[in-house]
Amino acid sequence: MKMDERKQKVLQAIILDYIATADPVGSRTIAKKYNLGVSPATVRNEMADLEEMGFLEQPHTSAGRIPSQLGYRYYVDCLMKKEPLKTEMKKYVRNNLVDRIRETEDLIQYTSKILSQMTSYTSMVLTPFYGNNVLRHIKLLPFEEGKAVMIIVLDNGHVEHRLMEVPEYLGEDEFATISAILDENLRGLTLEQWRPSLVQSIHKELKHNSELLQDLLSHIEHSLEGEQEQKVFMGGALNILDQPEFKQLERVRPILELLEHEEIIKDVLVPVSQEGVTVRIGTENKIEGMKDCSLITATYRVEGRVIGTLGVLGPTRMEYSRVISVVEFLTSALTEALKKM
Amino acid sequence: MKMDERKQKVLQAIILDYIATADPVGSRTIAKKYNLGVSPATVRNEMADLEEMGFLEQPHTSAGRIPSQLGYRYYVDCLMKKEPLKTEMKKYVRNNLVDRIRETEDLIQYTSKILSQMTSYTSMVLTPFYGNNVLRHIKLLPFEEGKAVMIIVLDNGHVEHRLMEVPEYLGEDEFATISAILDENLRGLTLEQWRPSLVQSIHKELKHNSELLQDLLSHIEHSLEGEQEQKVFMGGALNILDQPEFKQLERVRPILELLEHEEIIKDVLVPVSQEGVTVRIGTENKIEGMKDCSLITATYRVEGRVIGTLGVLGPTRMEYSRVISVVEFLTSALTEALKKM
DNA sequence: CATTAGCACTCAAATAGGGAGAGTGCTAAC
DNA sequence: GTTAGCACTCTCCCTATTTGAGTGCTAATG
Repeated sequence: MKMDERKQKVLQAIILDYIATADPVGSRTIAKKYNLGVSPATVRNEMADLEEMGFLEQPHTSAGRIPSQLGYRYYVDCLMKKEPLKTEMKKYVRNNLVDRIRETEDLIQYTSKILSQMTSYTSMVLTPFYGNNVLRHIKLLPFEEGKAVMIIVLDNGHVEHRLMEVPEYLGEDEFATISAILDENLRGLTLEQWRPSLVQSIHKELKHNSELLQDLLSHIEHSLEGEQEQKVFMGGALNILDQPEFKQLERVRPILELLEHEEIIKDVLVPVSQEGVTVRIGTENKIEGMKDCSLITATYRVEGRVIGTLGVLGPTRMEYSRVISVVEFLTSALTEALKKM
Repeated sequence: MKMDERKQKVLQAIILDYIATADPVGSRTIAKKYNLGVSPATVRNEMADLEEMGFLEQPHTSAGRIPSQLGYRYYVDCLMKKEPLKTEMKKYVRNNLVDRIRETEDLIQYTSKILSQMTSYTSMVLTPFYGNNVLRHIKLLPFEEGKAVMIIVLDNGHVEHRLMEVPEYLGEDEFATISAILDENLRGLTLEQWRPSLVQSIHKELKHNSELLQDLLSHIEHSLEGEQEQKVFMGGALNILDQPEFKQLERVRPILELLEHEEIIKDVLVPVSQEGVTVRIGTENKIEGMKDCSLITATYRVEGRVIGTLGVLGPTRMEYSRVISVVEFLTSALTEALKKM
């Protein structure tokens, strides 16, 4: 069986109608509403063909057709037209997101909020992951008997502090010395640029405090490795409840349960190699609980490097074209906002 | 009408049965299961009385009785026996919560998790609020042209850092000077102990950088005020879905919606003056959406001062006695754990 | 030969009609 | 004061029955 132009039109009409109404679509509706210039009977024949080809399915005889997963895939890949975003929308986002927010976490959280508001689906945004960092500053400050604060400043502006135990006999001078030596030796280097010889020479300089040094170095390593964990911010988790296909509790529950597990969501959002927007429909998501959902994700960048992901989760009967535009736009807005930070 | 002993027994039996089964309780059940030594007919008379007194209600004629809000209140205040916690339970909590966790936020999060697991309801725990803090250290570190990191260490061990803009002409020496002057003048003081004269003398010493100083001081103030915002950690939000009274979507939805709004939850948890455990039943919660829920809260302390709250949210048909024991115990466990930090 | 009108057929969802069962309130007897 | 007995009331559940949307097939049509 071959896909001709009329079949495409019929398929598109069915998908659009089903996306809009969530009701199985009949031949009559298609013929009338999407004026293809043919009779319902003809449409019926086409529909039978499309079903045979795997693009449509019937919930039961005597119901209309609904798109299959393959049908949505074909739609997204071949039929869908991009829907341009309203300029006032863009302006609104730019004003609020790009220009006003200074803290990274707030920015991510706000992005997630806007994303769910604009799409009416559930949004999820991963905080930036700065791997492969360059150390800019390292400082050890005495805190109290036996304790010190270590401050680590990375090149990307990320600052971390750690409260740590230190030998009690250390005085202010030693703190300064240790800070200075570490700072001098390690500043400006990524983890890969550390060499055993370098570490050894530090050890030699600070031989009296090798245990503390060990501790300090491992903390620094940890920070440089970017193991500052990524968080997920979610918005509109309850928007799924508005979807008619999830009006029974048993159907929503697994999804809400999923959304409660940050680890799983993080895993799902982990950046794929692919550029641009990724659409995963139904079982294309590896997660069992997402088999009736579609996930549209995109990655955002800083200085050309992919450092995070944002995504929208909705039913497979999702408004793909609209959501894709929003996701695309918010990705660029977020990238832009991060550039300014 | 007077409450005699038999009425109490009947009321208690009805409440216990309803809590256990979620089904309206009939006279027959009471007479048989809770052997009061009287016939169903007698129980029926007592039930009619209790209904007249406002402790019971009937969903419709020919259904059994269910406790009214007033009924629960009477039960909690007068009838309920405390249920002792299993010692193995206590041991488990102590081992995991009190002795193993070092970071405050992790501790709170874990508390919330345990709380929901132990109760099978939704738990919410507010992070500690340390008002009235003493400054221990203040340090300004150069970061890059025009930027510096300010480190603020409070007496309670809380460390904060802030990236801030500074005049570009400042050199390392000036940073050290500013740090030293601030540190010297403000160390060991609470916000209340700042005096205008003190601030003025600082201004005099640093007259060339009064704008920067203004900025710094306001940040420090902010930290001392303890305006590091309190967070809420929640556990088992979806546990309500297990409750038969919430098996229809329309009934759960407002509650889930509520739980999504952290501000509202924070507000609900704000410590009440009252010591010990607080039980708010149905509309005793001010929040509209909680009219079919009960909230059991308690406050935890550090050094005698109330600094946070933890709570359990469930249907009004909640297992009050069990939950109260758990809440009491976890409050003390949390207080103990915080003492060790 | 593609298209279409016509028609019998199918199936889900809505509607209506009974019981069955649980529980009550009242009355009269104990 | 307590209880047995009984009529009465509702909800819940089961089972037709109907309705209507939509199909697939066939035969007629341009």
